[in-house]
Amino acid sequence: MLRAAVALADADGLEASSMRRLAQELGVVPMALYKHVANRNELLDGMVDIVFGEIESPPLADDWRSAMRRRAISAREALKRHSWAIGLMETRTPGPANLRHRNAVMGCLREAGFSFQTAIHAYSVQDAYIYGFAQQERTRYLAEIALKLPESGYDNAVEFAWGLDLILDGLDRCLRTARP
Amino acid sequence: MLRAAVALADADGLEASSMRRLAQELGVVPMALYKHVANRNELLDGMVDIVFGEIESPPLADDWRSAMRRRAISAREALKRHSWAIGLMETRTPGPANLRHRNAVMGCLREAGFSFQTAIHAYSVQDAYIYGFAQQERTRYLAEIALKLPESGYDNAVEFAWGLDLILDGLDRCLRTARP
DNA sequence: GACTATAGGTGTACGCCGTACACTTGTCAA
DNA sequence: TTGACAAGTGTACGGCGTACACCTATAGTC
Repeated sequence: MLRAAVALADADGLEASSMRRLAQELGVVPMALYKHVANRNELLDGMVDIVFGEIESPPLADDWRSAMRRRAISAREALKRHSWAIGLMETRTPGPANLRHRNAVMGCLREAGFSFQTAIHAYSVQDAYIYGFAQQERTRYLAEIALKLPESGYDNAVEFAWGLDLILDGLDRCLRTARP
Repeated sequence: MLRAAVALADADGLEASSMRRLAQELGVVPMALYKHVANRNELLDGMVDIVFGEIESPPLADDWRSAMRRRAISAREALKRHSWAIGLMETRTPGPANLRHRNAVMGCLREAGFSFQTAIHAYSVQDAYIYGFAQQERTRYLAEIALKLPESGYDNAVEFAWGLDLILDGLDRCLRTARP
């Protein structure tokens, strides 16, 4: 059922995946859904957690920088596949996949030598960038900025990596110099 | 009318500022609103542009780094005042204040010596961070991360500035070394 | 002063939405 | 055979955006 909801939202947008529409898609009456989910909010929670499950979690033992890089890129890709989730990832009450992911990231950063406080900062700045970028990407096509860029080889993945590396460089420097 | 809509959304959230509720607030019948606005989307566009108007635009002649810093901080504050706008700033079709702001930022960056391409990158990474951070901030209170931090002097403004300066440092370095 | 165009407000109605509540049905354990 | 229980059904309510036809007061022209 969550799978169906995600597929529907992928195909026709979030507002199309209404309880009624989803029920119809499943060949069932709307109220039947409420036997599996308390309400629409809980449905959204479940859908968002599916997306979280698609993001690659950083392994503990790995070199932190490339682990973080892979995680960020996989997050962007997941959000590109499910762009309806972009506004929701940080708003919904976190599900199991979300918590597992958070633990993995924090673990990886602590392991790498970041202090608890700095790891929080590092996590925060990365996620802010990832989610903010995904949000931008959804709309960039109509901004006049984009109009002159495609022919000059503009690529969202490259743009994303540019900012990501800038941030990771900063974090790396901050780790080496033990900046607070 | 836009003013009233913004006030209503500030007070009771975006979903509370429905056409019907807004009309009621203005002592008028719902359909009366449609004499001033084509539909709800256009209303949202107007509301978002009001928020854009509250963000400090960087002056052309100023030192770019502090100008960008002030702009970012004022943007975060505007989004804190109008947190309903967070998901919308980049999704709506841009209004006059939005365009004016964009021009000011690009002008300031070009003036500072960034190439066109790099200015795009710089703009993109900053905005992604600003909007992404604002989005996080809306929810951070329920994340378990926050639970242990308030007593240890945690402050969202400080957190924001930490990441912002990390990014600005990166941009500054990139400007000095003429990195592509 | 009479006439009319127009901006703004009104009332009704339609089809969506989420969901409360009471009901049926199919399955399986005791 | 019985009874509990998970899953599906049907009806109904209040809220939403908004299409469409109507009214009314003001302002400009002759």
